Amino acid sequence: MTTLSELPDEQLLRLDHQICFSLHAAARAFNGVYRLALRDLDLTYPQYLAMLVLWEDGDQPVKQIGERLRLDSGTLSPLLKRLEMAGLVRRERSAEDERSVTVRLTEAGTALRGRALEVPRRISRATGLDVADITELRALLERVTTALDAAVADGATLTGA
Amino acid sequence: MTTLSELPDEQLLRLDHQICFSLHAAARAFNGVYRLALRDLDLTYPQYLAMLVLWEDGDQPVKQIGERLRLDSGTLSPLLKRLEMAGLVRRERSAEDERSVTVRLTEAGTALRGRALEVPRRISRATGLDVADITELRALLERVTTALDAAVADGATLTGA
DNA sequence: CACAACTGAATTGCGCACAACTGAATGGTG
DNA sequence: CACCATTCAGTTGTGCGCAATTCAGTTGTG
Repeated sequence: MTTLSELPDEQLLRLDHQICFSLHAAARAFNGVYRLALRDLDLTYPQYLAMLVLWEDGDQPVKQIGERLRLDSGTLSPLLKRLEMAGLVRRERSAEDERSVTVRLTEAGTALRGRALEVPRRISRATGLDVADITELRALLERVTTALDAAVADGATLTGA
Repeated sequence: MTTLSELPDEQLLRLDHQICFSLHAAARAFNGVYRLALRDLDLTYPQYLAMLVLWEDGDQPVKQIGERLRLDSGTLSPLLKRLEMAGLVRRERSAEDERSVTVRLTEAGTALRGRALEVPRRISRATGLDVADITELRALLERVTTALDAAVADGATLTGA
């Protein structure tokens, strides 16, 4: 297989720019699209992701939401607090383990799911992709993510050590 | 072609989750990898992107960097100020048009390019992708981004109006 | 049982992203 | 020429993402 490492120096910074940048740009474009599509629901994109997890798997501790979304408490704690302010969830210290906080959907939070069903329809229209494209894109992205996570965990590949 | 809109309600929120989420996750994974790879250079990932533009196209106004990176002054102004603090660039009001600020590489900024050449090598090793994969991924991402931008510009597709 | 190691959530601090706004400079139109 | 709209940077405010720290609660070990 041909790897980037075999290309000459001068092309590297250009090519590199285009790969990482296109992903960066795509992520922000998605964010912009969701911002619009979620305006009706008064949710931000990450808040929507948290609600998806709750709708799918039901009430659960902060820890578990974090594992699912790959987010730590530094991000989730304030985010969930905002969802609580909005009346969509409640947060309660677990009785069995006092360290854990269980996040529960309120009636309003559960009810919001009905309106949220419109969102993926709008998004899918906006992407202009068919199912085959999406499957392919997702497969590539997941492969990249896995490889990148492994590289970060390893460390040596990246730090130049 | 088969579009997502034809799928039943119940699958929508799941599938949707996976697409948008996998992109979100990949973008953050990339960010984490760059964070490590750029530690040596004392640059954040967006700062690195700005430097890439300057290395590639030379001194230029803030406006032009913004167009290239799709970032507005609200993001760029403080970012460039930090690069200036770090001694990598200077910012000067243009003589012809006093509204415009030209960003110029300092000697240190120009010199940094040499060390930056290592970065894409490390990243490409970390992604585990070959040139064909990358080309494909990039093509898909650019198609999505274009479609998404068009949808945001249009607006009607997304707001449900 | 006591004490150290660990775990889960929260907080702090920094940087990015974006909307909304300010303010100065420029350009066009009547 | 005067006025108004536009343009470019910058600022403010909000929310996310992550590192680092804190703190209470839990678990494992001697």
